Amino acid sequence: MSTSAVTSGPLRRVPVQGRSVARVQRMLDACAELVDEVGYEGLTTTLLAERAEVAIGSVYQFFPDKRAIVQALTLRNMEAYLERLAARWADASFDHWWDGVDAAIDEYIAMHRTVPGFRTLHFGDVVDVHLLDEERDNNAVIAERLAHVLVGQFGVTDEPRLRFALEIAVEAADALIKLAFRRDVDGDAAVLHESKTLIREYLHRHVDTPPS
Amino acid sequence: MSTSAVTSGPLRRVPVQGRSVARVQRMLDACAELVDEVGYEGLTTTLLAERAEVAIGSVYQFFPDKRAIVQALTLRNMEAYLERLAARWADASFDHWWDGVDAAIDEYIAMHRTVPGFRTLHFGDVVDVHLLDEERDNNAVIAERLAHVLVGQFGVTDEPRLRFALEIAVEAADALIKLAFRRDVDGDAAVLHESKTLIREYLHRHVDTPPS
DNA sequence: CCACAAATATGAGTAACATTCATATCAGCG
DNA sequence: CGCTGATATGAATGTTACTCATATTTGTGG
Repeated sequence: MSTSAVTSGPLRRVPVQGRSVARVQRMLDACAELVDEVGYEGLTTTLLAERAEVAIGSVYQFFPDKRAIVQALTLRNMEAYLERLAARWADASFDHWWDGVDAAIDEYIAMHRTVPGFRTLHFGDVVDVHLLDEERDNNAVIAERLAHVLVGQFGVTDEPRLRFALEIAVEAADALIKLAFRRDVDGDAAVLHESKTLIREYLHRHVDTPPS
Repeated sequence: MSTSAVTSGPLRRVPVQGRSVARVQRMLDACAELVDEVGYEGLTTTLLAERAEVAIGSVYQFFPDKRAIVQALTLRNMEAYLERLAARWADASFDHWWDGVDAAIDEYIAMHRTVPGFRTLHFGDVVDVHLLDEERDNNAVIAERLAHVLVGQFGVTDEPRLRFALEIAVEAADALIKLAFRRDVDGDAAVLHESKTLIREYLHRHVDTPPS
């Protein structure tokens, strides 16, 4: 989604008092609800202000434009994902590297089902794929974290090859999971299963674990 | 593979005289240029009218709204793709079923490079994924055509399993090729190569050819 | 408890944009 | 040539994103 950088930074002004912090959260919550209800195209600023029970001017106190609101929401979702994933990885220590990848996929699926706005915005393909990092796509950042964990926890040989394979895998998995949720509100089970199979078999050919 | 059937879709009124047919084409051409230049979000109706050297009213003679213009362009691109693909399949008779799939991928890549607007709109993920068929995604339609050819020309066993695998494969390939063109204007060669490998290896496990 | 400044909240007002419609022009046909 | 439907036009209208002058609240030092 090549959106020529016309406007949209992150926040116009950072909320410092408690009330305004809560207010910005309410705006993001309203944004999430509405985006699921009417889609990104159907979202209007007045609708958002009404749902958040906020004057339209308050929105523009903190956000430079409409796009930035959706970006901020996407960013919040991505950070929540990374946190949850880190928690999962910290909790259970996996027997095989695949279990780590499997957890990443499962968490992504879970958030599609439970987090408002997630099924519509995913990881930013609607608004901007460069939220976490200037240089790389959001998916590339996810891939990098995965690579880091695979190397650290499972002693996978770290080579450029591994990171490349993971970027490919993440991109494919992302697309297939989106397909599953386009087909079925809860995620088409057959598609989800097949996605995992495809990714697992692909990675098996590119991830080398040293003999333990 | 005739193109006449679909024309009634997004059009408010079908152009009957020669001049208006050419005019609608000019609008679509202008739309393609602009979408590549300023992105879908940056596209405005006045910009489009100026570029097409047409009064704004003329646009609305045929298109109900802005979205319909982009839809019509995407549809034109998809039909061009299907026609080119049919031509390829008709010309060379392939030794192996993979050559057919390979041709489909290559043509998709070629159009990304040569057809204005294609690298931005792809097969409609920006506007609508249900242009060719009410029920199914655009990619599902492509998958069906592929299945039809594989069964007809190569005697691949037709089973629901095959079509399902192709839908998965098309979706994944689509996402990976988009990634390649996000990374590099001409399509990142390494990503494109890896995409083909992934798809080929995946399909090898799901496409059965009877002994000839 | 009282200034006083900084932060925040407000919504009528402005600008940009999508879309309409009354009217003018053109193509084809008898 | 005159008539009819198709096409072209752009000022006018409605909708939406966004601004700004002003009011209110919060925190802080005296």
